[in-house]
Amino acid sequence: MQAASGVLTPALQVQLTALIRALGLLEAERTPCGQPLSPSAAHAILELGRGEALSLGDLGSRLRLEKSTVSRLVGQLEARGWVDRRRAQHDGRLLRLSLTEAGQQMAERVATSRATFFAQLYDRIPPHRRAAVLETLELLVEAVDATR
Amino acid sequence: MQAASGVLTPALQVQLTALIRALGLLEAERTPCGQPLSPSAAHAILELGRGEALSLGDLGSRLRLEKSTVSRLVGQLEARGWVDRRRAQHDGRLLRLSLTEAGQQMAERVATSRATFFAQLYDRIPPHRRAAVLETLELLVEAVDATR
DNA sequence: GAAGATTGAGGCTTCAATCTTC
DNA sequence: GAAGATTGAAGCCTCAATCTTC
Repeated sequence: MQAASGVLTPALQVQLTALIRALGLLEAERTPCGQPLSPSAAHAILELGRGEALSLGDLGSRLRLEKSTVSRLVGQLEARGWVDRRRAQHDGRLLRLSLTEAGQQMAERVATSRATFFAQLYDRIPPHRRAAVLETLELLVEAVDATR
Repeated sequence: MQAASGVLTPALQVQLTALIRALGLLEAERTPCGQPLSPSAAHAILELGRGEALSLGDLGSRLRLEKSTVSRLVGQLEARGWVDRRRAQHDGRLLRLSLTEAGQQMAERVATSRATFFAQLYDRIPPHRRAAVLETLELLVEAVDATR
């Protein structure tokens, strides 16, 4: 990736991801990162990679997916050895999801792939328009969310 | 809908739709229009409502969906009495898709619902930012398409 | 009974293979 | 053989119903 991208690339990534989730369009991303993962699996691992242990509901609301979907999704990630799925001690109803060693490595790979993808996208936007694009995407996400 | 929306609303609609299709996110729109149609069915009817008869491939590329998906989709629309599916006279391989009377009425209803939805969205964007939002969407679609 | 998670049923999509017509 | 359309197999998602724990 070119050095041209600069520090605003992460912001584009965040904003576009937010837009996608806001619109409820998560599913169709067609894994642009080139990793052997479904789009939602990539998002889940990325979210879990943030560090804090999440419950199924937490993960679901962040990904904007149904809890049933997330349940099956996590089941696959666990089967692949990337996620650790434990019951919370203080409350037997909640699940305490976290990444395994292998899961964290995958999270890093996904993060890198994503960064590259978004950097390419960013490079294709005229430099003097970039700031406006980011600001505007934020407005859109807000507007879409408000419409619900 | 408020009069405030003005003439730029159609542009927002066009741009956002283009973005959605460009990202390949068609499927998940969750029929925001409130019509008893799946998102892709709504898009298909809208596209067919433009007037010209399309082949399966034409419709597929406009909706950015696989030909197999479109084949089944059109099958449903035909079963519901909205689409007329004929073989082209000059080339027996091609299909000549068009809307029936009922299909055209549905197309109008969908168009109206969509217009309302996008008008609401547009109204939620600060007036002095609207032009920037549209520009952004345009730039994004271009950038995304260029990434493929 | 409420909250959190899981399971069952059905819809939409993609990819691959197949059929038909040129 | 190539182009256009259809069919088969499998993945991901939503909604609804069910099970478990508080």
